[in-house]
Amino acid sequence: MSHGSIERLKEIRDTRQQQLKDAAIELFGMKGYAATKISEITDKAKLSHGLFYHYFKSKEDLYVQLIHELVDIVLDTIDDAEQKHKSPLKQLERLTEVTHSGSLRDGVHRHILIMQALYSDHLPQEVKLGIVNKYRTIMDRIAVIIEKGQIAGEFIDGDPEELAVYHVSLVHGLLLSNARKLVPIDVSASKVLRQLMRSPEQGG
Amino acid sequence: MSHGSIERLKEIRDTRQQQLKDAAIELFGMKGYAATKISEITDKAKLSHGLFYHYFKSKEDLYVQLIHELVDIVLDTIDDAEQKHKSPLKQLERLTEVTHSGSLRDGVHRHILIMQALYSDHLPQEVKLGIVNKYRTIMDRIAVIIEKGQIAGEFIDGDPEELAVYHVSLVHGLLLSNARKLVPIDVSASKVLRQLMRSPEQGG
DNA sequence: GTCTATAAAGGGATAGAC
DNA sequence: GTCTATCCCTTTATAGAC
Repeated sequence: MSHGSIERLKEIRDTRQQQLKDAAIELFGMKGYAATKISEITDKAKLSHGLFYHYFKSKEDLYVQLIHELVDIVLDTIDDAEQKHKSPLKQLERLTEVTHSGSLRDGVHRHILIMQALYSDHLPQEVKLGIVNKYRTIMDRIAVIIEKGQIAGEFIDGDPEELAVYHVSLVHGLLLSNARKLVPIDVSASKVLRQLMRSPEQGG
Repeated sequence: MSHGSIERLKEIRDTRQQQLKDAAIELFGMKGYAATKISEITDKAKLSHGLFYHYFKSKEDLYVQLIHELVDIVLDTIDDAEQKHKSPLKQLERLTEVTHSGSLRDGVHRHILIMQALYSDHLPQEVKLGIVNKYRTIMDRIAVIIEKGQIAGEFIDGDPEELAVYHVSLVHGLLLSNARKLVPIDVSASKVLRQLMRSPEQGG
């Protein structure tokens, strides 16, 4: 077998896996893990039902891969925000913007997915624990940013970890609300951060 | 058949239905509709699997009944808050407190349930529409309270409907966060309402 | 009204041809 | 690598005895 054809095969493999992942992100995010059928994933990806199992061991296998990818992307995004900005306020602004925009590929559905993963109980103990630990890391890092912002006088006083929960809860609640598309609004970072600000912000 | 025995039968019927509903609220709330099995509901209610169908036509039948009950309870709670308090701020405070406390029976799980119902798509078009309309009513009424609070000088300026979305998103996000029990916090109404307040509130 | 046993349906996973 | 057909287990729903 020639070198070129091996690369071509790998290319197909990556493409197919990504097709299935993309379809699954949206479906898992919209309907939840249990309610999503393999056939729906393959339909959306325009592949046959059987082919799914050529690329993933099982439905759970795909799910776990997706969750870990997402959490890592969020952590990378925090890295990015911390590198790009010095001000804690601007760091959280950037994080909020990226989360709600499409620039984080399928950002919304992926965030909903991780909420679901943390929330439900169909995953093996060990797998769940790994995700929970990474999630705790995310919360810790946001709390640290908030604490620095308090020292810098940008944010209100209060337990940084508790404020981090309020902040993340709002972000996630807005993602859900907008995904539902019942009362769609344009989410702006400055409005999301109102509850952390020392002086009331009204701008958009 | 005597009059007394008819009433006794009805009593049993109501009790059994409530047992099943109570079990279902928690399970649907924790695991979602699709992931919850009839056998899990009957196990939790300490009844046999078959008996479920003596009291409900189907899994979906029970689900729809629950959702409608919840939405009506929320609307009643808004009525209650408006009657008990004149200040829009105090009205929202009461609504927030009741939502997060146990005084609204199974309040947390019920709220999560309605979020799920709005969000997913396994319900017949007509049923879904009824729920969506009631939800819109809830959002409208909260927006009206916020608007009155703006006039009274209690809340910040801005589109009342948009502020209502931010408020409800935070409430729902916190419910989810606490239900998950990863980073449990004591939710206080004054902290939830920070993002609506004209002057920053720090108290708990 | 309550239970156990069973039918019927749905969907995850596999086999094997192309 | 891709597809169709099929297996098989799980779960919803029903039947019928007590």
